[in-house]
Amino acid sequence: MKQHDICGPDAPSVWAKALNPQQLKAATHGDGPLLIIAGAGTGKTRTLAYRVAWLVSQGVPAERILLLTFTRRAAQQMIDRAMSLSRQDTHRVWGGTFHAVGNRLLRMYGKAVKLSPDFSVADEGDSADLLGMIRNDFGFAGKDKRFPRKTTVRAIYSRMVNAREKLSTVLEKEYPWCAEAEKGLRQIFTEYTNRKADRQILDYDDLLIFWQALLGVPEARDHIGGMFDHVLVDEYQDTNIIQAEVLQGLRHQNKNITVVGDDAQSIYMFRGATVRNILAFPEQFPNTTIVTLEENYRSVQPVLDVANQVMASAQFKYTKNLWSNRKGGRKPLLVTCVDEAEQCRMVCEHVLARREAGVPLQDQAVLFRAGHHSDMLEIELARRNIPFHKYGGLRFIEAAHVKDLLALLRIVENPRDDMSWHRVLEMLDGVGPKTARRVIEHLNEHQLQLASLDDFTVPASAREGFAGLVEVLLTVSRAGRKLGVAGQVEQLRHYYEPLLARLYDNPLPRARDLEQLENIAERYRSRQSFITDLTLDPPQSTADLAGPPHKDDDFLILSTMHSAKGCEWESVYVIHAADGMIPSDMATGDDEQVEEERRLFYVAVTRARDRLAVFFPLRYYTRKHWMGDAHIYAQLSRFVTPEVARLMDGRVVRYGMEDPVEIDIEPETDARAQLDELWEE
DNA sequence: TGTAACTCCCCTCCG
DNA sequence: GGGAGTTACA
Repeated sequence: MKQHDICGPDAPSVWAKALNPQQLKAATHGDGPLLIIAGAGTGKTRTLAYRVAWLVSQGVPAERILLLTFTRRAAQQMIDRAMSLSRQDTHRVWGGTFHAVGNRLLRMYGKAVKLSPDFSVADEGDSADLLGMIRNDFGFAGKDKRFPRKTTVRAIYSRMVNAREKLSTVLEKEYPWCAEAEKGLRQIFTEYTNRKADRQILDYDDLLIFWQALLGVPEARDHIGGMFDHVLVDEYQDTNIIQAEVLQGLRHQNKNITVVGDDAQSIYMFRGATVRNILAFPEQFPNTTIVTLEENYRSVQPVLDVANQVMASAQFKYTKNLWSNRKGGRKPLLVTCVDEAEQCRMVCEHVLARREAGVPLQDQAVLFRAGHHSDMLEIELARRNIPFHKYGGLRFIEAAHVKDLLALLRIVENPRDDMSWHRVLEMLDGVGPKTARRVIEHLNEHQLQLASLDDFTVPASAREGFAGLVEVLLTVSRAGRKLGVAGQVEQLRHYYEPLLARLYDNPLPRARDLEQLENIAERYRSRQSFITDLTLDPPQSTADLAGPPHKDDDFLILSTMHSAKGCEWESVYVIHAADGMIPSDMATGDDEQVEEERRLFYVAVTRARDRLAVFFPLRYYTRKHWMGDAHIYAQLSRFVTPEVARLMDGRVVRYGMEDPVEIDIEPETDARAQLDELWEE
């Protein structure tokens, strides 16, 4: 490739200043496969953004670059950054997740794999519902035999597909208690693929499988392979076998594949991701150039010492040890709390103290293992009027009322969608599965004409509700274009809101969610892209839902550790560092899972630039009514070994306790022993 | 026969 | 707090 100026005559020297030699080598690598092993905080996003900018400046048309990232947001950030670097329009770069790009390509070329361009995308809940319907139809639901529930059925299916394992293997390895159901599952899965094909539905896994299948069709492969000169993949350690094969399919006509990743940050094994992809990359792509980034620009050395020490006891060995040029810095804190309530108070006090010291709330984050781990903290923050935005955890579109409204919209979009019909009809008074089925059959016999429902007789108790439903569906589908997407949502919302009070117990906040949905719809011009985007790229946080932010808005970040991937903050507070929380007791089945939890903790720790505090509540109150009120003593997370703790300031600090509480723990408990070790210093 | 009311159990991470 | 399965009632 010929060397051009990048942005101005001094560009090369400017770049040499902006990037270290390894980063520069990666960013300006020419043709051929490139593997960038980039430890946490080593500037991989930066390197990738520079690489995009460099490619564009070399004359590669932006639309011939494909940038596959873990979230759509990550792709957007990189593209924006590349744009400001190259001063050229990089917005035509194809960017997004594997799923989103698959969706886009399949809408364009899906015909080659017998897919209509207006297929719909089913999220996890939708596909579980469909599997559940089939499960009922086959009579596996009740009575004598215990059959796995629909969410389990879906999990088994997804595991099979993503890890490309046989049903018998998956059952044996992951779901031994479902072994008896093997025959039934096989029947269900066959029917599931049939029904999806009938209704032109793709689930998340299908987006990858059909993309891969598409690349198996020679003409399609030539065409799609020929669309891109360069393919760049971020977070490659979190891709699965199918994604790796898609990549090989894309390689077809050129060798310009760049992947970036860190084997020590692989945290999506549960979803079928495999580190083998990154380890085997040089074999799969011969003549790979490997660049390793080890210098951490993010964190102060004491934070990295803790991170390195956490990984030192990993069973699996990693290639890198991170080091930092950032001098000084404080030892991370290990804060022991008597209980969760105290943990909440302490986090608040720390956060406020940092803000007093000039660190905005947005540069501070509280990280936890599971979405609900922040429930109590959220209440405490609200009580103190500390604004926050939460990432990860239960998502907006998974809420029942949001699904209801979307089901209404889906029916208008696609009257064949019998799952949505079921959902919608069964929320009417006096309508159950039987009546719903009759309605759907009637529709199918009348060429899916909504108007044919006008003279359909339903049980007397349901007559009024049914008439109202048919009316609004007809209105919206007839006036669709004129109304716009938001207008359609508005109409359906007015119809649906009165039902909220009967269906659910806290209708008011739910009604507000529906208004949010309408706000989001404002941004869309087509109903289909609105529905698809909502499933492929759902709002990531409460912030995404609010209107445009005020200029002086400042808010604390709450995030699951998974959603924190790729982010960094001045101060990071890791809460619930107790065994059973991190590692999650759902993931202590085998060593592989525990090791993934360790990497997750490592990811959390390495998000911190200057300050890190790890909180550990000594006891938890169980709210399980059948056990009565009880509390159980926790043990410090197994990842905070004595060696790790020695690298931290393990003081027990208490703030603002109205009634100082004695830690009343029997001396012989493990928690107590752990505590003594911490106090030893 | 179909729907409403009741009981029991379980609760992870994400596109 | 919600979903799945069971029982009670129209």
